[in-house]
Amino acid sequence: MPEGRTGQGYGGESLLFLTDEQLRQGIEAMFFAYRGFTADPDRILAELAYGRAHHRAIHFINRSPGTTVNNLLSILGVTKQSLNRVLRTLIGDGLVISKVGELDKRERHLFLTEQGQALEATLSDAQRARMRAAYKDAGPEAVQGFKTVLEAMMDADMRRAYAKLRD
Amino acid sequence: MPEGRTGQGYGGESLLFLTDEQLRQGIEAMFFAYRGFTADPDRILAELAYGRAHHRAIHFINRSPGTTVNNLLSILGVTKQSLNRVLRTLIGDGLVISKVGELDKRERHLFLTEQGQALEATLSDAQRARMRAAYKDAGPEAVQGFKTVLEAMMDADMRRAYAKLRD
DNA sequence: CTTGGAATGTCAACAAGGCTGACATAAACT
DNA sequence: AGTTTATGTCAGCCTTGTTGACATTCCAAG
Repeated sequence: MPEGRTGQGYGGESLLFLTDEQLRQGIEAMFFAYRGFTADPDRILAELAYGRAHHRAIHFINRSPGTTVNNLLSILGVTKQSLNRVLRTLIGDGLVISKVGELDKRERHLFLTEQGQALEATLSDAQRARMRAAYKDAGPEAVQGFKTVLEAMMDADMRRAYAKLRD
Repeated sequence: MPEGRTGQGYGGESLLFLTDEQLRQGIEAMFFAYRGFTADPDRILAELAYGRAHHRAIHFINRSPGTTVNNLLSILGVTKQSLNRVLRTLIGDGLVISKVGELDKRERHLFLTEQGQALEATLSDAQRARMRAAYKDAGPEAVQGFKTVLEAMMDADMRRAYAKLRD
């Protein structure tokens, strides 16, 4: 088989001969873009002595108020011990409240306080601003392609979690 | 101004009214996709007691053999001290060699050994396989859009580093 | 030519946030 | 009631980021 030319299929005029070089460019684009993706919230978080882990927790609690710790775990893909440390500080700082479940008292349901919502909005605004600028730059068809490829890149269980959030 | 509807411009039939909801979906897609993106190499690295940091170093040394530590730093966006720890173990394990610069003896030029190249290939193959599958799934126009949006998402200096690697 | 500052890389110590293990409590199932 | 299962918490370790201190080399000004 010819070197540096793997994969098959042909997509009309736009080639779908995927050379290793093309794939590597995609890999590097992903690497650099992710840095940009997190840069703005990271700056804000650093001033507050929080990290990316706090951001993720806040994001998904905002997204699904009342979600349980266990639920959050499966979305974030970390261990409960790891998440717990983050939640403890957020609760201690009054950004999140944890309510014992009424139906099942083992569960803790998580909510953002007003203060938590304020931080979420600040972080979200910064991240959305960059996203919006990128989308505008690239145009609508590019955005569609962007999402399609990202979704194809996920593992099955992540794709499920992602789809579930869209509902 | 109307709630949840920011940004402007209209892209023909494909809307470019970017609701906060649409942007949030993009953000979440990025989050989940990045996990998939790193999952395969991570599994391989874990068995070898290496981490993502080692992977990144190996990747870019392979990409630009003879690059200097300083050069690598600016690409990776970490401190030299952080990179140094990783390089030390890679050199100690015989995956990388560091040659004192002939012209400027302060510099160290980095190369992969055969063993280093072998690991790079293993990691690369795994990551490319997923990338290739995603590309095939999504189709050529989607791939173009994917790259366009990612590039628009980078900071200016990352975009420069990225472009430089394409050369 | 020498001397002081800039560039480059190394070593040490610390912090954030992953991880596993041990454990408490509540629910569920014989 | 007693065992098993689910959920959450506490303690301690490891990777990988950080800053600070320092050695070496280069270069330019005196």
